[in-house]
Amino acid sequence: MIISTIDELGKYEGQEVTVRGWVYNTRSIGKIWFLIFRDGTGLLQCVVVKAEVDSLTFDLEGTLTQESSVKVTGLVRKEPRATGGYELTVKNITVVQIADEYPISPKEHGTAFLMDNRHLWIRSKKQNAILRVRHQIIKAARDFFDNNGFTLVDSPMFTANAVEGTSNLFEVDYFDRSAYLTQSGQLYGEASAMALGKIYVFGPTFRAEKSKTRRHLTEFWMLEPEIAYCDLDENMDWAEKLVGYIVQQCIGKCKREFEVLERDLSKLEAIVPPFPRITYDEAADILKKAGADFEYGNDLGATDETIIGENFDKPVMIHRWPADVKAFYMKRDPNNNELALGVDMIAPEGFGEIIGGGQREDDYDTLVNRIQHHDLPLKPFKWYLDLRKYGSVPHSGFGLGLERVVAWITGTQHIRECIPFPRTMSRLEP
RNA sequence: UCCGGAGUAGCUCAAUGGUAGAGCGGGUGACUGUUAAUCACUAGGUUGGGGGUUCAAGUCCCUCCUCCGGAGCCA
Repeated sequence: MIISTIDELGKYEGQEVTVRGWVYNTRSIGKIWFLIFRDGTGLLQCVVVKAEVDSLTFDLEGTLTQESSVKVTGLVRKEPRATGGYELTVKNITVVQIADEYPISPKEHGTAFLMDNRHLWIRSKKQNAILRVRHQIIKAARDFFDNNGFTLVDSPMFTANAVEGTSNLFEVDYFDRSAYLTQSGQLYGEASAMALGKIYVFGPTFRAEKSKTRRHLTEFWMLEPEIAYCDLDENMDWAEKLVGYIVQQCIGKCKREFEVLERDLSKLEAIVPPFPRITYDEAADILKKAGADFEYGNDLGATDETIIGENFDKPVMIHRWPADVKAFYMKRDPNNNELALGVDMIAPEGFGEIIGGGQREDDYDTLVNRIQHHDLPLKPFKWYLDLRKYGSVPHSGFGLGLERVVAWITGTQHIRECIPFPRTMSRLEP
């Protein structure tokens, strides 16, 4: 007996195979009925003809409910009338479980309801496709780092100190002392880069900000490379190479998913390095010309990012920011002490900031001053300062927000559909 | 925290202050090529909670709750 998945079915044309999965839908027209069947790799139409099966199998039409689990055996035939191009003429159906009435019907639903049923929603075509592209993005990123001499380093989730001292963190009880869920693996990434040269951290990060927008989660995944002997310009080289590679890999390997998602691939095909690089000052000019309500010296707002992004058909990197709006660890521009050597990458099509990073301050005394200037306690940073005492070197890195990249590449308007089980202010279940 | 929007059947939504409805989903039946099939019949409601005005409130007023997305902050 041949067992196949739907995506491999073409290999077995003319043969009898068994597929194992779930009922997506049934349609009956009397002495023939159609079983639309899914197995996680695709959809398959199975035809049950009264004259060709025993009555027990034929009568299952009245029994099978949406999402009932079944094994179907039948003959694989090429069939242009069926979606997917192949069809199964059923010989036998084995029922594994008859599902209760399924909450998600094949009609429109509101997102609140669908999020309440996220554990079931991920079975649907579109959500399935998004999760597959997410997988491909992660795989491409890891392949990229692996191919370029980076070592994966896992940073701790529990930390004693806030990285930047700005964000609200989740505080947890840690054996009668306070600890925080990490908002970034960067500081540990820097230590690891001094040990291994080129590293990347990949893991979940946590922000307790009361953000309620389509771009925010309280728990999200970040890819954070950190590179020793690397300045801002080289950092931008790595950022554009990484993003370019991820996009091209997805285009090559997720054709079916993009079809389901109705993604305009021409927009993605344009994502080839080099990406445009503009200074903060140049970005401010663009905003001024566009008539945006923007004050020089401030960070960019969400609409500002969209305006900038619309000026380019590739991701755009904005570098050399007013130091006041950036974190304490950013190195100042040697040509202008008011500017920090930071870089943000803005995705096209209004998807906003997907990368933030820069060159790190590598001088011990300067860094001590910055920490004090930001009213941060020195003690928890002692180990971090050690990195500037024992063989300090110029180094840079960045953090890529995985879900935002998934949203952009899949063309999904809301970030909560870009992670299997999103955590937001109001959602801890499912 | 601020601004705006929304809570009515399992779901998506209607309903001049005057008997709460439709489509989908569910159930029963018809149909040999359906594509979110079609057709007939059928069950299904404490209109988010509390208070008020009124002969009469889903509808008007007050209050609370929840959710949504936008700002801020950020990836």
